[in-house]
Amino acid sequence: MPYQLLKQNIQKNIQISTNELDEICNNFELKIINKKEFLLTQGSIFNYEGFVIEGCFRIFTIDKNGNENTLYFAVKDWWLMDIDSFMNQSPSDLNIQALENSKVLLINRTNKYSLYKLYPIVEKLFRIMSQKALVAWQRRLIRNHSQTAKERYFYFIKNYPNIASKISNKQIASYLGITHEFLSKIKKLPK
Amino acid sequence: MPYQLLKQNIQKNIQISTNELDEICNNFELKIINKKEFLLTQGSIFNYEGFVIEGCFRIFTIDKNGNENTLYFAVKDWWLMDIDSFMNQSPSDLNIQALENSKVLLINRTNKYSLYKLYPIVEKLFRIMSQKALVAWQRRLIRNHSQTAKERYFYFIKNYPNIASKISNKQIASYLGITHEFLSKIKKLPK
DNA sequence: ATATGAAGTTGAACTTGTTCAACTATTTTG
DNA sequence: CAAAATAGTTGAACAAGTTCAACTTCATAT
Repeated sequence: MPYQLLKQNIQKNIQISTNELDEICNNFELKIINKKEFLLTQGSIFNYEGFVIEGCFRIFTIDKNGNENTLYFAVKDWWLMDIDSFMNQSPSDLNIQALENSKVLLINRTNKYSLYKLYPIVEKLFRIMSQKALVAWQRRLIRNHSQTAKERYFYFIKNYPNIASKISNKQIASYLGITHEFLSKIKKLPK
Repeated sequence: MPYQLLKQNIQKNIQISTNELDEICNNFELKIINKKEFLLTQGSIFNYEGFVIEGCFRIFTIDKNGNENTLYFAVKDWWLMDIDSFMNQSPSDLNIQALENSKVLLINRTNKYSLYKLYPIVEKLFRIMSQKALVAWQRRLIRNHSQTAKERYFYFIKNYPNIASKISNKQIASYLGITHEFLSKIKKLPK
């Protein structure tokens, strides 16, 4: 029953009747993305929003110097979105790639907007989700400014052990904003 | 007419009847905050959300080493919030200080939540505002990772000239995540 | 099972940014 | 207006993080 996790996730944010919850979830469909496959590549429009059921995704951009910059990782119980592309129908700056064979529940743009119309509580849900995410991004930026790379690394593996265990050091480095060589050196230092 | 700017700001995000717009704006009241005064200090709960009409605010935290870290500046037409404190009634990590004599429209928590109940469109409004802010924070983090301090400095003064002109270099430095001494050196280098 | 490629390690030289201290310029306050 | 506080500048020594290159280890595909 792949919808169970999605339902729980929604209920963490809002109070909602079982009926409405079912109606909402019916708009999502299961998609399997195999390891290394892309759900989205930079330059195209992402007309979906996703909720990860299983596996792991990396959301990253490639800048003009060809450097990869990881925004975040999404494992079970995380959402996958490109708000800018979805909202404004603009070509995405992001790549979303599966790091393992993964399962994701996707909702397309048309259905999402009809949910907003039919169920005002969906506005509340995404209002709350976005505000929580915003707080997390603000905190991450502060950590980037106030902590050294070493501190950020240990913060990451301590707070996201289930993510850290799935991904390579190279990818952790690109999330932390440092080179993988330097991460390698950090790990050798006395803690 | 201090509500004019707020109304325009709201209308940039949603379509709304003049009636509803008036009803919503009536929940805000004008407050004057003089230069150097705090609208919020770290440790207390911020039971308001604000919209700046005039002047300039700095939103910052002080970390355990005593270093100031500026999240952002808010001038005319910007919002002032501490989502975490407001949502969860938790002591704030943030300070909000006026850098000039300023005017701000404030809505208190009770009124805000009754607006959410009475006018579902307010959920939409803040959903959209939060999502736009989220995109901006993601982009800022990417810039922090992919650009040097010098590039970030010139990005800032180019993209926020109206803010840059109001604030000291010390404060710009704390926004960029560098020391003010280094900013001073950056400005001397050939562009 | 082996070859290929990607991920991880290490070192040396380098660049970016910090720290501290001394000084100058600008604001603020009485 | 004068005094005091705050903001900005500069230099020298230092620390944090990068680059490049060579090497090792691990994973993947055939």
